[in-house]
Amino acid sequence: MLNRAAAQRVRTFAPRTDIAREGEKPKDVHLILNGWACRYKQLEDGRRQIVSFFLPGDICDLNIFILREMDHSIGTITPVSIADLSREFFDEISTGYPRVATAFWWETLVNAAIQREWTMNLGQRTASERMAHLLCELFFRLRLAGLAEDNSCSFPLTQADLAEATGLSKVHVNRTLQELRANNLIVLKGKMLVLPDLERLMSAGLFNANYLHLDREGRQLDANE
Amino acid sequence: MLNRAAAQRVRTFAPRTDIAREGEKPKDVHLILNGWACRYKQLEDGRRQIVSFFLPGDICDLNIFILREMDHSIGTITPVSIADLSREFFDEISTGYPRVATAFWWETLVNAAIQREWTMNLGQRTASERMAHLLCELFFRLRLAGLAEDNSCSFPLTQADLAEATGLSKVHVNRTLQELRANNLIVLKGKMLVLPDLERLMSAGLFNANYLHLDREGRQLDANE
DNA sequence: GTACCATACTAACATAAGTTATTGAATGCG
DNA sequence: CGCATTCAATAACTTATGTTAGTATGGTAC
Repeated sequence: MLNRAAAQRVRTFAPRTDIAREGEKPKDVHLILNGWACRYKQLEDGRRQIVSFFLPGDICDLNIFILREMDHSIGTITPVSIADLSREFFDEISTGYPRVATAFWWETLVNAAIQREWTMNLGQRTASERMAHLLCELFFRLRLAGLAEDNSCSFPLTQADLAEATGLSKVHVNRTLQELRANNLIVLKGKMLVLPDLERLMSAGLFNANYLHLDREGRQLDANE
Repeated sequence: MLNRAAAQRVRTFAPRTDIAREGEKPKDVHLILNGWACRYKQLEDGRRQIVSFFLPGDICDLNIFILREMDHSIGTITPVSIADLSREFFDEISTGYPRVATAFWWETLVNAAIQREWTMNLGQRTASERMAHLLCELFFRLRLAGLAEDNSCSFPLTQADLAEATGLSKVHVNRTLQELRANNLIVLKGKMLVLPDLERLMSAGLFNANYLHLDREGRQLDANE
């Protein structure tokens, strides 16, 4: 499946550019092959909120073409390459391969669960809990994608990105990271994140991985499918 | 379709009770026939966040049974009656009626869009913007469901509910509502909400209805389908 | 009607987080 | 290599929102 996907149109984007913009008619489903991207929304006065991150292997909004226009934008963090999956390709795959269709639903439901957890994160957690939680989530997801070492991962987000994702100011993000550092919960330097004690970071962020549904009953695809 | 749904098992719940709980195995899809409910998440220390509201006609988490366990709870606000749609009923419907399947996708995508907007709401909007935005959203959705008059609707949420949905304290919710009242943006008394000037409330909340996708290209069901 | 409970409201005070501004350290570019 | 730009760090100060605690109001059960 993934091979066939890769055989579709592949495009690459520079860092800090838009893959799709709010207001556009959504045409394809995007599969992230490489790099980090994010979904964000913007208010008229410029306030910006990152509402989710895309890591390699993630699919943006299945069946999005059912909607008339995009209600958010998708932008890159690092250089990114994506495969565009057309509506036709997509329909064909999902009717022809029921297990693939199930896997698509799984992806959709997990994305929704992540979005709910973000709502919780912004609504209830304090700044440092919120930051710890976000770092845990990204680390777990990277690990699942095979992109993390034992206790570290590459980490291309700037403090400004973290501010837009957590709803905090840049200054407060800095303060919060200092605090996590002072407690030996993170080592973050030069696009590299080390988590010396994941357990403690998880409890600092009141992080419970259940919402990521890592068991993935419906996620039985292998690369040849 | 809706008739057949109603022919499934129907249950009623008292106000302020749980329909489903975090940790349970999700068995059915729930269709709200009557009343208001909400989805919420809770931290170990008791902090609670309402992550979405369900109004009559809403469906909770299509295909949720693909996941192994619930990552959130569903509770009632008012008395509620629901139809439980079994996995089998659901599969049968969606394979037999492609337009229904499309409508299901539409529902799923709009719910995701609403969840993203909530993330934006909590992350970027001030208390009064946030409150104004939430009131606009509920009013638009009620109107779509045929449950609003010209500029008013029944409104069973307490200030405590609003606090849990907006991530504000109860006291600040009260202050915020006073402010909206003082600006003649709302009249809220005894379970009834009046919006004397929807346009102004919308701009106070930086509300743009695009994320609700009211055009609903994929939402062509009528009651007989 | 009285008692009770949930909800709404108010006030005084505490604090987490935002703002503005400056500096220093990396990083990339011509 | 030097310059420019982005990013990170810090400081001083402001403000939005939270906390605690109490009073008022309104519905409803007996």
